[in-house]
Amino acid sequence: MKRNTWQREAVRAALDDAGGFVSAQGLHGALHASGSPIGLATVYRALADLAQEGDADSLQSPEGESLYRACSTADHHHHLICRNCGLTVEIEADAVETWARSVAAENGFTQAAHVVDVFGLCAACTAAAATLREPS
Amino acid sequence: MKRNTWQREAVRAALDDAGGFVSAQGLHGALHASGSPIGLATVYRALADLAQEGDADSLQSPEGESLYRACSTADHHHHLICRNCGLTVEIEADAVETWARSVAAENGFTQAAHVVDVFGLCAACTAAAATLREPS
DNA sequence: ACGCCTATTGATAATGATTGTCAAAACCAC
DNA sequence: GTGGTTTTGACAATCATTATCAATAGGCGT
Repeated sequence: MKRNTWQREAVRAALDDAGGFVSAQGLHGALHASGSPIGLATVYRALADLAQEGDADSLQSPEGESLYRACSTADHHHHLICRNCGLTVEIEADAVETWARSVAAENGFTQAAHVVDVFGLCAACTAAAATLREPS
Repeated sequence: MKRNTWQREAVRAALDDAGGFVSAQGLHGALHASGSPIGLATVYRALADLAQEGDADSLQSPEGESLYRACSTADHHHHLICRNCGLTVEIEADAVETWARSVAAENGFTQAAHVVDVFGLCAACTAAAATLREPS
């Protein structure tokens, strides 16, 4: 049986609040900062649960951390993430969905899940980087 | 200056030998098993170098490990990976390449890199899973 | 071939994220 | 309220990866 605890709600709320992708550690930090005495292990468990139920997205950052994001609807979408400032843009990818499914099918694969995320530098960070690199 | 050491060659060779994706730890283990006294840290360094030079692919497994794979040509491609047995199929994804670039551009992002990998169950594992699930 | 300088190695410690443990506390049905 | 069970949380354990740093070995000039 699954019980309703304020901790789980707190994690869900914090995730909504964050807006973009957050690491488990980051979420725990944020919760502590707002006075919640929630435990770190609990945050991990809650996030794992949310991800399993489809209430949260999870992906691996290039640095190997697990990042989570609120996902009110359980629908499937992908992300464009600034590797410098973390800005996240949701992107639709019907073309990719279809492509992934057909490629999987062609090779006899079933239950195809796919990881499709684009990392780059957003406009602001691109400008900032140019400033840093060209000030000769 | 970059020097030629037998260790680097050994890692490159072991990577070729592996055929599919291997974890750094796994490679180190394999090397040790074949009698090489190479150090773990060195394997990590060699893999990082190979990846940076485009001689190896790297991706994050769903479990958070970094996996590496030999990649003779430095060209860009993606993978279809069986989440049960680890079977890896290389897939071409020109469509996705173009899509990723254009999506990034539309949002003002530059230096777009993308993570596109499809996980699923290969034909064999699908059959095996069916056997496990339906033996009523 | 010799030697010097520096890049590389490797044993180990350090780090950092994540997971396991287990007694205490909280939740829900009755 | 009570009971039985789930969940929590502090802490230890684990795991991959990275840093440290003295010792080694590669490569260039001679």
